[in-house]
Amino acid sequence: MSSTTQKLIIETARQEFAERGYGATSIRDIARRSGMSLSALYHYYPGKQELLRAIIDEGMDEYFHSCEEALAGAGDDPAGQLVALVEATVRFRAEHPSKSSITITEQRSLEPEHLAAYEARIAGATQQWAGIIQAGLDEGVFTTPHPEDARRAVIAMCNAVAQWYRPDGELGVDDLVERYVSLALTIVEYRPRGVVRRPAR
Amino acid sequence: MSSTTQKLIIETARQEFAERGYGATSIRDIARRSGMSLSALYHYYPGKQELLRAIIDEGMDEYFHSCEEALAGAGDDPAGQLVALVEATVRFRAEHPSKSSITITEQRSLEPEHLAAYEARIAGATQQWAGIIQAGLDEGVFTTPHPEDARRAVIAMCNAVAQWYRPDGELGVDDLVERYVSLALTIVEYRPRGVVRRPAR
Amino acid sequence: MSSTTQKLIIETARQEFAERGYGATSIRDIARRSGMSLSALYHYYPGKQELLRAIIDEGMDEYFHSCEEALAGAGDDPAGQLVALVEATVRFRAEHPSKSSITITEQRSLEPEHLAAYEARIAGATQQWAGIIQAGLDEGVFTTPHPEDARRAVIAMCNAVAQWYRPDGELGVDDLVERYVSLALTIVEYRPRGVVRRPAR
Amino acid sequence: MSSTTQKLIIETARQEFAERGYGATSIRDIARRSGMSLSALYHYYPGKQELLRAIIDEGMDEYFHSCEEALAGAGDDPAGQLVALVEATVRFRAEHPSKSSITITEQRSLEPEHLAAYEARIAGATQQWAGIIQAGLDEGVFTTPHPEDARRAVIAMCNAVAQWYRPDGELGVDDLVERYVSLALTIVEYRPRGVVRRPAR
DNA sequence: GATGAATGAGTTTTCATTCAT
DNA sequence: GATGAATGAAAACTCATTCAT
Repeated sequence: MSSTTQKLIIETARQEFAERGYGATSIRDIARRSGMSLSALYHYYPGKQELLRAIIDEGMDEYFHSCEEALAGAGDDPAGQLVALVEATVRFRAEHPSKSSITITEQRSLEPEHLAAYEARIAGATQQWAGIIQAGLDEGVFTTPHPEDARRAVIAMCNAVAQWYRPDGELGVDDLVERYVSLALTIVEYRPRGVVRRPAR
Repeated sequence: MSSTTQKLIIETARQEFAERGYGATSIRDIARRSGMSLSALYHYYPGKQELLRAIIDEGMDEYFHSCEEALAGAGDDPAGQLVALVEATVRFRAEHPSKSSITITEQRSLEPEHLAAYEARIAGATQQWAGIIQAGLDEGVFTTPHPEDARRAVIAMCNAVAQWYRPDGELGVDDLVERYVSLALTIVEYRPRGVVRRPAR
Repeated sequence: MSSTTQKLIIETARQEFAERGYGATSIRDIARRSGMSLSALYHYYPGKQELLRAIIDEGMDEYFHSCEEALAGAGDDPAGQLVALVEATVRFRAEHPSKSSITITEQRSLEPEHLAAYEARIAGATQQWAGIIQAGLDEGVFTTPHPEDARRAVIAMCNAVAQWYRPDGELGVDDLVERYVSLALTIVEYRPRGVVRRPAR
Repeated sequence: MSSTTQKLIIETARQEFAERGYGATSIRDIARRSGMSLSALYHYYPGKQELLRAIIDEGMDEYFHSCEEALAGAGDDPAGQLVALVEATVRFRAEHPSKSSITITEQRSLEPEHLAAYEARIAGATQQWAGIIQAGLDEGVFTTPHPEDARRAVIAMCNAVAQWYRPDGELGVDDLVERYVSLALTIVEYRPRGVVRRPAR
């Protein structure tokens, strides 16, 4: 099983897709940049679309896996769960920008049948975020008047990390995560229990 | 000057680029969908790249123009200015999703010389947001400890509107704007002057 | 309307398809042999399959047209009608061997939707032959005990002409036709009216 | 010698060639449909052309063998010999339609050197039919005025069986043979000896 | 004896663009 | 001012075949 070659192909394709977009990337480019012949590439993957699907699937698997792991260690506390998701998301976006941007941007390039599976997973994740925020509202620890918009804002902000963050900059991932966690809690208007509440204005 | 035809071309190209991406759109598709011959299209635009440039330029002109207008009516107050920018941005993203998504997504498809101009304008806009937030901090009405991240969060959240908002849904644009203004102020941790502060926790 | 070019393409493609078969003919070969560029060919025909369809359609149009014409001049007499069809068929197979062999052989290369139309026309023609033979039986001028097999035999024998007849040989088309007419009447066991019958053996 | 595998390959290739034609069949299709690897297939056959040659050879061997056998049991009587050949041919076409159609249709796909052998065998068979018909003429039992065309007609009609006959239909092979024997005798205008002749009209 | 890997030339088709009219 | 014709390069993908193991 020459999984090394497969990984090389996937990796190269991911970079090309991320840089130029699926539509503008030629499979010849991928072969060339992988240092292999066109036919060799086709020996491992049956086509361009399959390559995209594999990349998106892998990207989603990894991302969702890290979300699950984070949640598993977070307990029942909505705030803790939100923090866990934000941390997992920001970390993933920062550490895997190509995986992230393709997953987010190239959905339109998926053929209908693959798109359906993709959308189902996204919908599941959306439900997860929404459920946590709702739980926080129910428990009174989140006080945002617009939970749906808050959710969208938190996700958009986390996802955007993939587009600007550079790991060789002055800001470390851990610090980045801390800031985004703080921002997310601000957005949902987190008011921890056991703290004296200020009266409503 | 048959500017009607030009507008039709631009409009069609914009939709195709938005739906499939620049790289995946063929100039024949655009001609076909415009109901005109390939040569006619070339009579009005010298090439595909020029079409993209025109679309992005127009999109940016319109967007920045509405930002300027909003700011012009906002006075010196940083909060008011931020509100103005958020309102202009959300409104534009909601009302012109194709213009928005192309401007945001297809920068990579611009050839280097055009890209430079694009990036300069974006940088200018970033400065504008940053300046306003900084002014708010200086005046003490914004209290976010992470102004740069707050700025990115606000912009990301506003931009994302282009991807999900549907004008025929139940939420009107005005309501949408109100919510996003509120969210933005939350993100920058707006504490209006003249209001009794709660003590720091 | 550059119908000259179109005709050249069709003619070339017909020869190639007839010589090598649809599957073994490359569209490059056709372009090369037509003395035009690959793209020029695609300017006139949208693809290989369409080329085949046009060729088969044209071949069938011409053949069926000549059958109709022959029948139109043949009156109500079944024997005369059969003679007319045999003459038209043999003449067409002899004079247009490429058109004939493609129409007969390359049905399998038609895509399902085109195939349906083809089969419908063939079925109609079969009905025509069958109807004439049945009429002859009803009138007592044809006495074959196996009309369906007789029909198949006559058609097969006529069609085969396309495969072996060479117009530059010693046998002229008119003589050829005469022989096949005679053979066909033998096959249906033609016994003209008004002639004293020999008693059954 | 794993002749089972060889037979499987040949059988599969025959079906594919018969369905799509040699030119349109890929050797990968054959391997896939045989349930074996490409390399395994190449282990048994050195190439596509060799496969075709083997199939055609086998088909001709079998067909000619059954012709020889039929003739061997037919004695010196030209009518009996013709009947024997028609029976052998119709039976073979009906029972082995793939073998038949490939042998008939795919001669053009044979490379020149193989083609020569093929044509020699065909020529031999033609001679055989012609010889029998001539003998019948010489003996006065066949009275067709066009022996060559009669021969072609009989062969064409028999060969065509491969294209339409379905063994699961209502007509059994034995009945089919009987009809075609009768038709063939009609075509050569068989007049058995010892029967009182009607006077020429 | 058998196979997965690899290849280079080939396939059909589409691309953005130019040009003669 | 407008268009059909034409093109060469490139697209995605498949071909029959070879070879190292």
